[in-house]
Amino acid sequence: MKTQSKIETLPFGHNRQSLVDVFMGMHPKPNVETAQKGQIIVQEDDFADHSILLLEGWLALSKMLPDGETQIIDVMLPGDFALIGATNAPVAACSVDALSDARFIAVRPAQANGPEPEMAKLRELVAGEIVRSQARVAEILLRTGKGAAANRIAYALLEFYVRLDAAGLVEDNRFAFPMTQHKIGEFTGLSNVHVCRTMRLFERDGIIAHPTNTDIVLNNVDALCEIAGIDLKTFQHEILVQRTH
Amino acid sequence: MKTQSKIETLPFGHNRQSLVDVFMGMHPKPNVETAQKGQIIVQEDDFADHSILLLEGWLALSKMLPDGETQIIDVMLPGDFALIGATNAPVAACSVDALSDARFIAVRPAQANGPEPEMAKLRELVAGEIVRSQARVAEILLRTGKGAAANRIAYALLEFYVRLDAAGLVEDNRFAFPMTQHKIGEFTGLSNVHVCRTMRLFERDGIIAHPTNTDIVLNNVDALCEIAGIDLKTFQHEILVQRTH
DNA sequence: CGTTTCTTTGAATGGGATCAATACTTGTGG
DNA sequence: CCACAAGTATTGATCCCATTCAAAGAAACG
Repeated sequence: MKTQSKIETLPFGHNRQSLVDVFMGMHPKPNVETAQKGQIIVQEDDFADHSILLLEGWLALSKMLPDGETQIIDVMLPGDFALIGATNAPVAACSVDALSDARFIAVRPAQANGPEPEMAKLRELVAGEIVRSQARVAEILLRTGKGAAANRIAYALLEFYVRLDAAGLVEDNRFAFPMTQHKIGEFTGLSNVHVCRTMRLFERDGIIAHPTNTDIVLNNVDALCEIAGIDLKTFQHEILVQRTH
Repeated sequence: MKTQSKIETLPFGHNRQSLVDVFMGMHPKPNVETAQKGQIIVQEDDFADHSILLLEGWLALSKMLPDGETQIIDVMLPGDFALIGATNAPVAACSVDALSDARFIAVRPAQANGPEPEMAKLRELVAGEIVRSQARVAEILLRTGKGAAANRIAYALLEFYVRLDAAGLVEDNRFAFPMTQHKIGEFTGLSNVHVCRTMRLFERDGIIAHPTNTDIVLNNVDALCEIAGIDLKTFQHEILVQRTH
């Protein structure tokens, strides 16, 4: 077994749940909506002026070319917040669909723009979430534009690993991974066939493993970082919200 | 000469300057900074908790792979606002560098989070800007992942065209375009060589023209839309802020 | 007016897409 | 519980679009 980077769990991620806490602590309590795996929650180009706060499950934000080719722009994990539309930009740029069964809150524009100090605090958290999601999308774009297949896939796996770990959803470098190779291809800009080839390669090299068909294990995080061209620590600073206090 | 879509200038873009108006109307007046063409304003991974409001010129937000390959994530045009960092996510995900001489304001986190009603109005405008920039980046990612070279370049040209037109910077389908083919390649995820080939092709087909080396003319917007796979009207709704009143 | 940067074009190369065929997995209803 | 269908993963063979390498012209710049 190779030397292993233990992911640094502190001080990142400790306030990841706080947006959920804030919203769930509101009066009246916001309406929790649910979606089944495969369900489309928002359709690209439709009216949308709201945001989404994901409580449970995985959501994909995606766009489609006229010929049907789809690109996943970002994947939302539990605790994530996404600006779908705004009052003066009320058209959804992306479709939102459920990669797994999911529970979420639809946040209306007025619910976060009040003068109260708690609202100001809330906006600070939201701003952090938006910066994070921008950083994620920028990383994906960088790799889709300039990276080789192995680089893109290694990066995607590490992104999920780091984010899920911050949310306490990784155990022994293993996590639930509800994406087919086809979806991974839509996310990384590769064909499902090439995703398969590349992941098999990682598997043969012992870098990753599939103990079950729904779980994945990153056996050699250092090798993945090397392939993805990232420094784990810098990456966490960029991708994860800092603890404020 | 082909049939020509006249770009619909109303009701889009009429409040594009308003963020500038709001900030320039503040007391005390914010500090206007300047940058020369080629200058790096923010370095990727450095500390940054502020935003930028661009008054004049073009800025590029970009990221780099360890091997030096660069991807431009988004291009800021006059009037645009970009969240670079936040209080609890104070690391710049992108470098910011000047594609032309530029004037801008660095906006501190506290400057927009107050309880005053004008601040709430301001935040509404900012939210719209953020949604717009997310939509732009998503479109670029979609094409970088799934589009052919001609599609990507046609899209990039149309994006500049629509945004500059909304800012009143297009005349007779002609606008100033301060990007080298190398930079266009960094934006579209193509090599400078292939950018050249593709644009020469467009030029031979009469779709675009270069009256001078700093200007570009889109002679056949419909053809570009066809190649880019966009519906101009839908695209404007997604990319431009709506007039609120 | 020489130097650097940018554009243009050709030729060879290669990484990933596509096509195709087979296995494996999951879920469904008989 | 099994049979069947639909979706998913795997692997090989072939092809093509964009990259890379190279070299020369054009424009910008001091």
